[in-house]
Amino acid sequence: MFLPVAGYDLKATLDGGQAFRWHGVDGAWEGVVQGRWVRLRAVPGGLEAQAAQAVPDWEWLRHYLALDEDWEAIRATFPPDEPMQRAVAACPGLRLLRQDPWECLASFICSSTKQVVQIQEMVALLSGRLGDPVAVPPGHRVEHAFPSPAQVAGAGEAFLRGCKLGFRAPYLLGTARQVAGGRPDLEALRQADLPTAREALMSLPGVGRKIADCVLLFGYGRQQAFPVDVWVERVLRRLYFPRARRLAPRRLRHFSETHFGPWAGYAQQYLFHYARVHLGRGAERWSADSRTRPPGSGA
DNA sequence: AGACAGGAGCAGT
DNA sequence: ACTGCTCCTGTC
Repeated sequence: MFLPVAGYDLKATLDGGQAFRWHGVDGAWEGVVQGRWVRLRAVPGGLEAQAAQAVPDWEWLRHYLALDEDWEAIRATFPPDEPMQRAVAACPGLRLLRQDPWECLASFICSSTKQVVQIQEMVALLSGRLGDPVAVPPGHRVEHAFPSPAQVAGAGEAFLRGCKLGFRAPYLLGTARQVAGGRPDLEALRQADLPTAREALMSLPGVGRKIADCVLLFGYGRQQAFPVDVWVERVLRRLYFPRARRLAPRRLRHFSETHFGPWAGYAQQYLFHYARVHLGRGAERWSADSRTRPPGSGA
């Protein structure tokens, strides 16, 4: 199936730390979306999608990939300052996915103090051992859907530790039990206002402000959510407050909530991606110094 | 070898 | 409200 879209960066979008079930195979990307195996490949003018079975309607995939969004209009709402424009220019094909809230919630509980590859491993183990098998092309290795809240809740803490969750195991187990029991009702949160939804998520074990905001942004499409992790904090400090010696978390949060406009969540993802690619841990030196700009800044 | 990685939760101030 | 410590585990 051909899906027309301009300038969609599959790697940055699928492998950039917002989703954890995609892997690159021979220049294509394979993953499982809502229990459906799919392979994506960039082709001139858009994307080529392949499923394991006949698909009468591809709307679920268009929705997941957010192909209906007017990217140029979104980009036009970003603040015209140099850091933001630089972050966009560094990776203009990056998009925000519309993921399942539960999968998103469970995945980001796993994410704390872990690197992307390790989160991918935990999610793969959880899926392979607890999720339902899904249809795959002939000869392809078996794949599994992401496990339901009930499936995770039915596993013991030791089992989850066996999936390499470590101290996150009791967090995920507790959250799965609550969600499986219907409180909070993750579907009902779609209708809730942002503070209410955030509060409900943060009431779950293993879910603080940062993970709640990730779920609100990646799972619920709430563009006012602006998750501040170590990377985003790093990029905000270095690009927007290079001279501030100390910067209160409260002030940083206020800035993030007011500076980036109606599509702040999108802006956050661009800054995050920029930080991960261009701001290594050792890059303490440059910032206000124009001679030591990061690569790709054109100076 | 020790520090650290896309944090949360807790106690102490 | 902020700081500092602990919680698994692999990696550099």
